[in-house]
Amino acid sequence: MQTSTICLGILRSGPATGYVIKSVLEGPLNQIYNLSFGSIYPALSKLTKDKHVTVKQHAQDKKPDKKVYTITKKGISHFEETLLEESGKYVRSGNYGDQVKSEFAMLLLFSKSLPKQNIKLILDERILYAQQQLNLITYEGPISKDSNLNAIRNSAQGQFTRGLMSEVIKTAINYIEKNRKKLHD
Amino acid sequence: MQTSTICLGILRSGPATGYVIKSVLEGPLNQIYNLSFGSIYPALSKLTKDKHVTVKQHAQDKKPDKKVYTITKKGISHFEETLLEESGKYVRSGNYGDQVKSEFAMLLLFSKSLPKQNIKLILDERILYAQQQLNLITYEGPISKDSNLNAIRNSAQGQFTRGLMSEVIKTAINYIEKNRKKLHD
DNA sequence: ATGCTTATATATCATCTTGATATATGTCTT
DNA sequence: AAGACATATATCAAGATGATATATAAGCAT
Repeated sequence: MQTSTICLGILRSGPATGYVIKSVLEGPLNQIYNLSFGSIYPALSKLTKDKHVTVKQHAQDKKPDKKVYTITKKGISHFEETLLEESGKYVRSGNYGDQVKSEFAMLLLFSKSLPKQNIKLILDERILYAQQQLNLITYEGPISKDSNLNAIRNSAQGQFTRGLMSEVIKTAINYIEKNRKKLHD
Repeated sequence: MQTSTICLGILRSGPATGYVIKSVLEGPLNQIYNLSFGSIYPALSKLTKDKHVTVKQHAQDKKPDKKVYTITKKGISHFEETLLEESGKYVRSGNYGDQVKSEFAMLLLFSKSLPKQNIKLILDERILYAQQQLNLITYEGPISKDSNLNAIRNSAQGQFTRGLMSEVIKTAINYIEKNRKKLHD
């Protein structure tokens, strides 16, 4: 999915800065997608040039200019058309699609070359990490700072997606706990 | 994980061409990692230059030269050191880590902008696709053509990793089937 | 008080990766 | 006999990452 499409999708929930767009992809929506500033900022510039968004610069006394982007009608149309046109190809990609890069799974695949004690530690760490991610995704408490984050997290779509991710992570934790002996005993 | 590390890991199961390395990342080991030729071939060149692998060119009558790469002792040492040194960072990345790019999950997140009929079709297609992937991963029948593929698929590590991936996919299919009405009813 | 870390905010860039394309031949299917 | 698919390497424009730079405020520990 193009970075510009993702920016438009997030801006549909309300105006935001590049920094906020990055934040939305972290927190409760972690485990779905991530983008670096090096791709977000150029995408927002291009969207502005194409009139899919407008930008208001808030010159903040001594702080760097805050650029708040708002999606335009043209941007909304473009977003909806793109999403519909390309939906077929997104079905065959992603978390268990073509573009998977699970460094952790590769590490396990190659773990014959690792001392057994290290394998134990790695699996312990992974379970801890997965539990932290689970907490982050399933967190339902208040988020004060940003309205985009709230809107996306609490929407039916946000709930569905977060539920899917948390079930997947729970399955992985259980699987590792039940089968880990095959790797280090 | 660096492409060169992955190539070394696969070459530990036996000599292979660049084409075979790509094949290993497909088939029963799908859903773990994927690489393009544009990163495999340069990685193999660099590994040759650094004496981590040796290459034998099989000039095949009129077919393009087949370059069979074999890992060296230096390559094995380097591989084992790298894997151990960087194992900590691989725990926090991958399939449900920092580098996730689930275009499918993003599509669902934005699916409010899609006609309901399309959402139904997308979910149907996704379930079909996931079942195909499941068949590919869990396939236990004979693979004649290549020994690397067999070795990796049938190793304890291969079994563990494939089992993890198939449980995750099964969970996702069940979740979608049970909760899909929230997205299109 | 002073220093440390974290959060807010934008921008740039070397290096790496992808996805497409080109080239060439053998084999299998219709 | 034609077309599709598998084997095999190579290149490259376009895009993404991860690091780094810049700047300030707020919180907190010593």
